[in-house]
Amino acid sequence: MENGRKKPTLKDVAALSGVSVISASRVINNAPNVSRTLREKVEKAAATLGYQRNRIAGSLRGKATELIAVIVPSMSNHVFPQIVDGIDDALKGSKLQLVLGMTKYEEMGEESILRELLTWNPAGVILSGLEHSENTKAMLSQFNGPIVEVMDSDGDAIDMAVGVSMEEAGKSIAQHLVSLGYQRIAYVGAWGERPKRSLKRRLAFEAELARLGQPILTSIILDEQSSLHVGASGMQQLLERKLKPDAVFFANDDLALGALFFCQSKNLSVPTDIALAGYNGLDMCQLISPRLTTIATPRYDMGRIAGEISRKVILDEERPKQLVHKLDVQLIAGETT
Amino acid sequence: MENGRKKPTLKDVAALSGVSVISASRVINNAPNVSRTLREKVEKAAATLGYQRNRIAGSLRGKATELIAVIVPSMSNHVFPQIVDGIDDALKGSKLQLVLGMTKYEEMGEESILRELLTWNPAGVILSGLEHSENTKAMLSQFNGPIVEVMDSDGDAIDMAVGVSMEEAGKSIAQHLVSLGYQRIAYVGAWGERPKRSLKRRLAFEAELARLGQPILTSIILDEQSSLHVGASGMQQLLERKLKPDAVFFANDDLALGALFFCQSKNLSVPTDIALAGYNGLDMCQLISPRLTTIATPRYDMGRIAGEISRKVILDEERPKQLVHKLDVQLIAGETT
DNA sequence: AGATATATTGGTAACGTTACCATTCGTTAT
DNA sequence: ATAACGAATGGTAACGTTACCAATATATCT
Repeated sequence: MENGRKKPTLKDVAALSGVSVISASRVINNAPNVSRTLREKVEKAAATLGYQRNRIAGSLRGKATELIAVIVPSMSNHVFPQIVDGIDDALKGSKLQLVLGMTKYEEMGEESILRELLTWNPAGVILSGLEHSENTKAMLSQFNGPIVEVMDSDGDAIDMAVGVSMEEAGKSIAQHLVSLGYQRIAYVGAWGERPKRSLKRRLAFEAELARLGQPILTSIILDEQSSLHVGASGMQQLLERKLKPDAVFFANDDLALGALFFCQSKNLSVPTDIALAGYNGLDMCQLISPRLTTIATPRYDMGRIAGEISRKVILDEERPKQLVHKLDVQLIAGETT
Repeated sequence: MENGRKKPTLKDVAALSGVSVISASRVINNAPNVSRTLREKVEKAAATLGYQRNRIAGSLRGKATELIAVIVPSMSNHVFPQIVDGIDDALKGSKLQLVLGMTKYEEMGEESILRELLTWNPAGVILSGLEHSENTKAMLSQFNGPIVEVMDSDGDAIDMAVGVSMEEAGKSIAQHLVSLGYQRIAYVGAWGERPKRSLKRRLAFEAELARLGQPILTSIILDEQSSLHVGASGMQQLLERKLKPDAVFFANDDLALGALFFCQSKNLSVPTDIALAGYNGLDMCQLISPRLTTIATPRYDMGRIAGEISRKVILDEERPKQLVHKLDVQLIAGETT
């Protein structure tokens, strides 16, 4: 901290070792055709000076930076951290580094974060969902490098996408609930349904219910961020209705868990009095009792694959054949339905 | 994507608007003393060309980058995502942007990630814990800019720190368990106790137990990463002993929850047959039944304060008076003890 | 009016690195 | 022996921006 002398540069290393700057650069970058003696001289000087390369300067001269811009809504849930974890694992060992931006689910969030992150001239961009503002799309269309959209596979990618089908997910949970004989089925969402993929999932859910002759009883979209508390509050709202539902599908497991705990605290029996289903398939939902019915999504893998795709395109110049990489969701029939 | 023409630069903007490059720069940076006409000309040209500033170039010439390097162990738990969330919130609105690296709890992880991140010439560094390798410390001592260590407040900061006292935490849970009359108290940790702060907490816990005349029965340190499953497996190991514990303190809530679910699945009554306590105070632990006894840590706030400190030092040139910012932990006496 | 301050604009150099081209020197092929 | 080649090294310019200083225009003061 706060020490006066400034960082040694390649020039200093070159001067100390008595070679040219460019030769020093070759050693630092493990370029071919460098003699052993040169290498040793430079490495010794670099060690003596405590030289650290400055990639800012390097990436100004070279074409690309080695930064990957990742834009996610938030870290306050269980989904995106795992995606980021997957991306990072895929990038490990390469020179690529993650720059992270969060939109906090704000309307203009993605757009302004993207604008910020693009000023760092990243080599690739990873963002979530397939729906974006016009300005976001415009900025991305100017962007040279891989753009990977994670989460959703229902639609066209700007460049490439890795995700699961929201429609299949909504449909399969509808079929599950109807097949078990539930007749007054409700839905609870959060975040004001700003991530459009949850809207897609709900619409598919409602459409399938209607097709099966059990149209949705009601859908409540809460404006707050998803949490156990909000799930409980959604549940409470439903229970205050005259015509109470006998099954509820929640936009995610956090909401469903909150509802489950709420029901337990009110001595309601799940699923006898009311059935509950979630979305995501968080680990813990299979350890509690009753085990939550939910849809497992491959969060870590979506991140990992998005990272791998980016890495391949940037470093190996190899583009995947399929632009939309669809992964499978899996209905986990637990004990809450 | 992949469109041939290269990005417009300030030079292009200047040429189109008929002013000098430096004047265009002034407009883009909202510098003072720029006439309205000049501003309008440049802004129009910038909009026409779709100009995006290149901060890589800017931060090469200028002194600082406006990147904050954040190094955390992993995103696969509930602790660090919340810290990152806090940091990001504190940085919102400023020009500072987060570059994220993860060590995956590997021995040399922090060191190599830091080396990587420093090549981006960040304006500040945020990392976790107060224990670091010699090389890490050496690199940081060369670093010009705020260094904030989060999580732990027991010890000396390299530069500044925001955290809670591991010793207080270990001590208070020991007192809690002994005061309730437990006599065969055990401990379960994970990650091979690589984050040294968990070791500190355990040692304080064991020391306090000894002081109170109830020395620890056994401490099991598992090598795997913390998870519900690992907690269950630790619990299982303890139950296979001849002398079974009557209370167990876990290194975190994930482990404790896993153990709780495991006990429930074995029809053991908690806390009658066995008492359980965790560490972190995750939301959901207070919603399940029985509510978990745990120690609440201000995760989001640690991140937020670390972010605010960094921001202040970097942008306002104002250093906080206290170098180690200690936040309070809170024992939550739940129903599992 | 002349002097002085202030607002506005421009020119040049530099940040630290790497791409590109040039040079030297030894080695192999003819 | 000469040509042709490749390995090893060096020189120069450039990446896009901003710091610094200089120059001009305009406003204010005595």
